[in-house]
Amino acid sequence: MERGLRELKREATGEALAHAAFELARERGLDGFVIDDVVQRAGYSRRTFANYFSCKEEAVASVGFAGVEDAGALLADLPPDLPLVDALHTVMRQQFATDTLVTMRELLAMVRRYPTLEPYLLSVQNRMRHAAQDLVLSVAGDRYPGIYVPLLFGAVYGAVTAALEGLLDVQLADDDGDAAGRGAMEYGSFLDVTFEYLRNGF
Amino acid sequence: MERGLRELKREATGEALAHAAFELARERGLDGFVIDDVVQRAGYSRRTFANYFSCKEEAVASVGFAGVEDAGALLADLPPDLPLVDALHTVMRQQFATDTLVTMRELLAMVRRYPTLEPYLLSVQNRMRHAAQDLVLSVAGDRYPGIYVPLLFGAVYGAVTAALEGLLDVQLADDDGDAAGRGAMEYGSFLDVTFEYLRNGF
DNA sequence: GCACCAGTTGCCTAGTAGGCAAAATTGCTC
DNA sequence: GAGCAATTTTGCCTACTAGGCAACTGGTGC
Repeated sequence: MERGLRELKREATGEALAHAAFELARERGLDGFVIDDVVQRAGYSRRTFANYFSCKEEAVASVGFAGVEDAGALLADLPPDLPLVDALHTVMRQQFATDTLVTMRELLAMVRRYPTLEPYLLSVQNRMRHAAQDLVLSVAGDRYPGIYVPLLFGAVYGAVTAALEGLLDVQLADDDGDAAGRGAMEYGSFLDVTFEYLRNGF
Repeated sequence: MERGLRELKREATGEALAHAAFELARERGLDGFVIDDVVQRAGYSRRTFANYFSCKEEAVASVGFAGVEDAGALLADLPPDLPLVDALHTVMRQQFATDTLVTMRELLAMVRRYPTLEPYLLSVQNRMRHAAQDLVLSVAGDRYPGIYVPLLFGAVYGAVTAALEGLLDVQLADDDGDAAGRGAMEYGSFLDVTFEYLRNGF
């Protein structure tokens, strides 16, 4: 997949910048820092930042892009005759146990406070959907009718997004009860309900 | 719904600016104009533009927000015992016959050429989903289990988006055959396929 | 008519986007 | 390991943008 040290390093640069931006956003809020602060923390020049991201919002949101390769590995381990919906359900159940979800939850909460972040987070989610979809298409695209896989991924993406939003609403409503713990418990069942509808129809 | 002339005028201002931005983007491409050009064409000051939109991309994408009130009216005319999935199918079928869809198609095509537009178009689509969803929730929210309506709207939104993307890919692939005419015909059947999966499960 | 309030505008400044070319870094080949 | 080519990083520069503030304008309700 990678072509060499150079690509790895390029990737690392982007991640370092994104990570610095995300941390600053957590510490000071999205309006509490400027790009100069980000590059200073990450140890790069402002001009380099511009080579990777068009604004700080894009950098912050980009940390939400994660877990696609892991998902691919998980998917490959499943029996090949398992229906795709069920395979996705299984994979997402496992993925939701990682801190990929924690980061995403944090980003979703951040979007509430800073709406300018929303477009960029949506873009990240959309790119993840495409990446996951392409992964499946490249491995087993010929096993399904042409439009099936995109439709499924679209529906899963939309429904799961809606479920997460709804859950976040609930969590933010009872503010600062031990929301994280309770939420972690409920993610699984929300996911199950979501996939039940997707599997059996609305 | 409106409170008076002032609100109407405010709305008109935003639409005038958005319309001017959209036209300029069509004529010169997204990188062929600046905010000053927009406000000059619309007859407002640059400062006023900033009160409505944070950048030209946001203004251009905002013209894609349309048809929600019409959808609400259509929805109200349907028999109240029609299952919600089928009601949505019917409404979207009718909506897809309007030029709301033409504008959206144009915006989607524009996104391919100018990726910086993507986040803002996604944001618009997301807001439309919420608006439609809230509309249904306010009218008939108590007729469905708590998470059902958001999940359905999420799934519909995601699947329809994926279908449109796929269709646009096809249309752009056979570039400039009479894609518009053929596409218009196929939108309906793509929608039917999409809703068949949503209705009966994947 | 009068007080009020939302929308519009100009002014202003810190912040941003992105072209260009020089410098540094790495991958590849011998 | 030494040199060449490709790519990345960087500084410099300039047009452009975001958004606070204060003044002004025009609907709105009494």
